[in-house]
Amino acid sequence: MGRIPCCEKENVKRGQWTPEEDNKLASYIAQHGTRNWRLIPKNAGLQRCGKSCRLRWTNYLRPDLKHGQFSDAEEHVIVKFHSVLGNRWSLIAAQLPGRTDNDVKNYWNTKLKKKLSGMGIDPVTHKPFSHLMAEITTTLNPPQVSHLAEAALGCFKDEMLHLLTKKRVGLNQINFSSPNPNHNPNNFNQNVDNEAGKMKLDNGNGIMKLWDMGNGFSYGSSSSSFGNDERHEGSASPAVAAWKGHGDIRTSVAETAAAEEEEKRKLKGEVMDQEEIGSEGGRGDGMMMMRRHHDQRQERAFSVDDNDLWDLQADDLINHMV
DNA sequence: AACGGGTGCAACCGCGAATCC
DNA sequence: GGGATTCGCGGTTGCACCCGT
Repeated sequence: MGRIPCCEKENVKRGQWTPEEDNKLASYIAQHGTRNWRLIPKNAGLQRCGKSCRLRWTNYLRPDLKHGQFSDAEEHVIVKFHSVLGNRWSLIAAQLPGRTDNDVKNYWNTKLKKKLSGMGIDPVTHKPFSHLMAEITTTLNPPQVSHLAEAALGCFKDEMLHLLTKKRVGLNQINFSSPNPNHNPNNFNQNVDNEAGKMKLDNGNGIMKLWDMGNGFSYGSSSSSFGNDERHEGSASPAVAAWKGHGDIRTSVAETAAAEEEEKRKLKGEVMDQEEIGSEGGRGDGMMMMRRHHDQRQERAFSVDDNDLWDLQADDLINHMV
C-alpha cells in the first residue's frame, strides 16, 4: 500500500513563490497560526501543497529569520558542531538563532566544505587528509592500503587541482607523479615536491602536515586562516596560502620560514584584538569556545590526540541536544 | 555582446518519526 | 495496537545570477 501524496499534484503550483503568495501565506499564518499545514493553502487561497507552504514559511517568511551573510562566529559554530554532529542540520541550525537548517546546509555545501578541503581538511571527518592517509596505513594491511590510499590521494589531488586550476597556478609546478613503487601514502609529501624542488611540504616526520607549516595556522582556533575574514586569509603561512591557491606555490623554504616569523608577530596582535572583541559579549560563543585553548594550541600542530573539536560543554549549547 | 561554466540559494522529493484517531 | 496522517529532516535539483572568455 503506497503512501498517499500530501496533495493533488495536478492542482498545485510549483516553483518560485510570488510576493502575492507570500503575502497570502504570511497574513493567514499571522491570523491562524501554523496548525495543520494541509489545510493552510486551501484556507489561505493558495494553489500550493501544504509541504511547500511549510517550507516557504520556515525557510523564508518566518519573521525571526536572519537573512544575509553568515558571520565568522556563525561559521565557526557550524564547523565545530558539524565535526561532532555531522549532517544534522536542524541541530546545528538550532545553535544559530535566525538560521534555518536549509541555510546552514546550503552554506556548508557551497562554502565551508570547499574551504575545509582547500585547507587540506577532510570535511567529513574534520581531520587532515594526511592524517587520514596515515590512519589507513596503520589500520589496514597491504594491498588494501595501497588501493585505499590511492583513492584518498586521488580525492585530495582532485581538490587541489581544482583549486590550483581556478587560481591559475601552473599545474606543472607541482609534481603529482604517480605513487612511488611501494605505494606508500606516507611518501605523498615527496610527490608534492615541485619541479624545482623549492617547496617541500614535509615536516620531517614522514607525513605532510599543513598544520606544521605556520604557527599562525591551526584548525579551529581563532588564529587560523579559516573564515570569511580576509585578515585571516592573509595571515596564513605562504605555504598554506599556496596550498589554498592564494599564493605563489614556488615560495622557497627560506621565504616560508621568514614569513612564519612574521606570522607569529602578526598573530599576537591579532589574537589580542579578537579577545577584546569576544569580551564584548554577544553571540560569539562558538569563537570563544575555540579560543579557550588558544595559547596551548598555538605552539603545537594538529595531532591525533587533538580533541578540542569534541570538547563541547553542555553550557556551550544554545539548544541542548539529547 | 554573446556564450558557457560556476556558484548560490530556493524549492522539491522521499523517507522515517511522531502524532492522531 | 495499528493504520492513517502529518511533520520534520537531509539529500538533491533547478534556476537565476555572476563572471571570465
